[in-house]
Amino acid sequence: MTARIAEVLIPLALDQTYSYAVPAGLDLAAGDVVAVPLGPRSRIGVVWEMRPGSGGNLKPVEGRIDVPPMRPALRKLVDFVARYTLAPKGSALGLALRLPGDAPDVTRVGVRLAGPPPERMTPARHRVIEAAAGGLVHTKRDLAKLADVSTGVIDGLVDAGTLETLALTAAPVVEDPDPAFARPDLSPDQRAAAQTLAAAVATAAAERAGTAPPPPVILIDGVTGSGKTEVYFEAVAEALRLGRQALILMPEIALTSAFLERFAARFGVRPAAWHSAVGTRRRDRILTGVEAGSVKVVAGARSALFLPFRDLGLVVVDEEHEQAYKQEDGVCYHTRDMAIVRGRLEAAPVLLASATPSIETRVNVGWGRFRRVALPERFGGRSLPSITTIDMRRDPPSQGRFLSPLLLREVERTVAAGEQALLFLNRRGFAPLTLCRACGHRTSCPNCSAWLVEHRFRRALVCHHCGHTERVPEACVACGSVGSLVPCGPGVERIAEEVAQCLPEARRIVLSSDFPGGTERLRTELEAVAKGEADIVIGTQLVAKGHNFPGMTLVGVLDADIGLTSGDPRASERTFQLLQQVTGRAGRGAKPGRALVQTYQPEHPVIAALVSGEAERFYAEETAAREAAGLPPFGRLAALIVSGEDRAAAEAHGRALAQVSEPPPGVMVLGPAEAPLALIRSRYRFRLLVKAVREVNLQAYLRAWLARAGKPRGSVRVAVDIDPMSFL
DNA sequence: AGCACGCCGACT
DNA sequence: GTCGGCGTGCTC
Repeated sequence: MTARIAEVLIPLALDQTYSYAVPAGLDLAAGDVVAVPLGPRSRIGVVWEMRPGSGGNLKPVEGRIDVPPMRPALRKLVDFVARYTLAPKGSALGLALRLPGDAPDVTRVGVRLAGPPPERMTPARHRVIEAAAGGLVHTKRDLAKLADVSTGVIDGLVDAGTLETLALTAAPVVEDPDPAFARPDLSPDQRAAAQTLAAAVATAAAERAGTAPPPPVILIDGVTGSGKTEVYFEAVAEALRLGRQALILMPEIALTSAFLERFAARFGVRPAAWHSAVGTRRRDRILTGVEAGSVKVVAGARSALFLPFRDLGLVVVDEEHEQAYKQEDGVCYHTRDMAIVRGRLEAAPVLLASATPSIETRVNVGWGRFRRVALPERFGGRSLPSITTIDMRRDPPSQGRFLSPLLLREVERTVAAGEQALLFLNRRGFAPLTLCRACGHRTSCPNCSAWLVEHRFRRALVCHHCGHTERVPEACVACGSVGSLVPCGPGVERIAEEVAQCLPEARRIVLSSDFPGGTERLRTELEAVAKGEADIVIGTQLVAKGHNFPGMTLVGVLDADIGLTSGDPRASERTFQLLQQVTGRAGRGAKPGRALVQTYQPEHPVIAALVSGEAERFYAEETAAREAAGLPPFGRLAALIVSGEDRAAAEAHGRALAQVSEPPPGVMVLGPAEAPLALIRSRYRFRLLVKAVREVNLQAYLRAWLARAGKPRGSVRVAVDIDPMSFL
């Protein structure tokens, strides 16, 4: 037998595999999970490749870990993610290598009658033997309960040989979803869409073995309330009928029990939910089930993308446009894009669902890489809310107020009719700025120079960038004047105060991400609101997403202009999506809805498109504007190359490198005059970007490239907007 | 990730 | 004179 060398990838920030000798008698293959010595310790790694050779003076592999090997598709995904994000391979492996923890084994212990009665009989023992009569297998706990004794008695009988133990197969972590459980009642549009999706699933399943064309990526572009979920459930049903697994990816906040219940209503049982709040024990069981193929459907947040599916037949990316899909620390990747890669590697169609698809997805549809299935109408004959603007220059609120009289009147009418109103303001806290009337000083964060936001409920000034918190001072820190500090501008807390003054009878609730009591309480509050336990919701963007409020007929957008001037290249797109989502909250129940949008610039393209409903035109214009501005085309990694933390040096470097005619592959060099420089306007964000770059290892990549290209090295720093669009 | 080596501030 | 900060580098 030829001696062989194992190339082992270790889930650390290492970009190479390490070579190990394979001891005699150990038969290893690519994908095997092994323990290897690394420095002074032993590490778990994955055999990435086997190659012939004599181990020589290499350290030997310590041994194989008894877990299923990593499948080729998942290994290829790891390779791809590393290459695409310029992350070290080992870091990418870290996303995919999940070993069941050392939680106690999940097999329950069963006992049954197997021997003669014990020499010492007691009443308790007698009851146990009676209960166990018939030879049935019971779990320890059940039998103890049945006989009304403690489990200690059972243990005693096991020791005496009267009972024997045997391993019971654990109850499955989830029951099998039944594709025939409840056939949905679909509209003709929905049915046609569902058939298209199901056909794609079936075709991909039939062709997976051959050298078929890659499975399709299909955008389900449906207005809010059009029943996208019900439609893609039919694709899930098809995957189930074919015996394949399905993965539904969604932003963490959307993984509510409401969603899981909707799934259960269609398939009879909840899917396996995979997110950060799932306990380790349950995670282990889901992991094993996914690997064995017994868990058929996983609904999960982005980390679920790397689960070791045995036969993945469908990937759904719900709310495809969501920013939460971007992983920004560690390996920086976009879950949607990597889901597309995984779909291709697994021969599984990928469905992207959104009411407000991202620009890159639209472009990909336009280029013919993705297919598109449209659901242009709300389900059940419901109409989309009417959207009108309130020009704040013509109908301003009274002094010191933020609600236009027009909006206030509508809110009042809504509440009087027993319906719900949502006031949307994407700003947490009471006031975004605190100003000293005496000297003009603005309270700002000592760490990052952003303004401190007053949180009146908490009686604190908070930096929304770094989290710095301080007490609201009595006197101005600059001039010492007492009582001169005035809040400027509104946050949701301040709006709540205004609502309390204007409509004191109405039940109101403020919902923002800093809701006291954390995510759990927030979820219960959201459900309470959905049941109608509030008249007026004052909320930040978290109310724009996911949740369904059937009684909500009015949405008031308080400051539609927020975010339009942020300097972020995606500002317009994001604002448009956010406003479309939030106005779409209105009229999802029996009664039609309307939305009023307060703005100082009703003629702004974003606002105009929102009101006219001409989303397509807006996206086309936005795409063209980006191209004209030299912003990265979709399919590239954009990099802004700067040096050090000093702005002037950064710009000089940027200028120099912008003249380089051949940027390294995959990297687009942008000059300092171009828009992304706005990203480094504040020190804080700049640091973040530098951090991001260190993590994607772009710096090392560029350094190597500079050396090869014979360019001066300098101290190269790189800032990137990691937004790699699919280049498939 | 750990754990080493290595070069500059406050202390027995 | 040392202890200790964390910056850079290495692990087959």
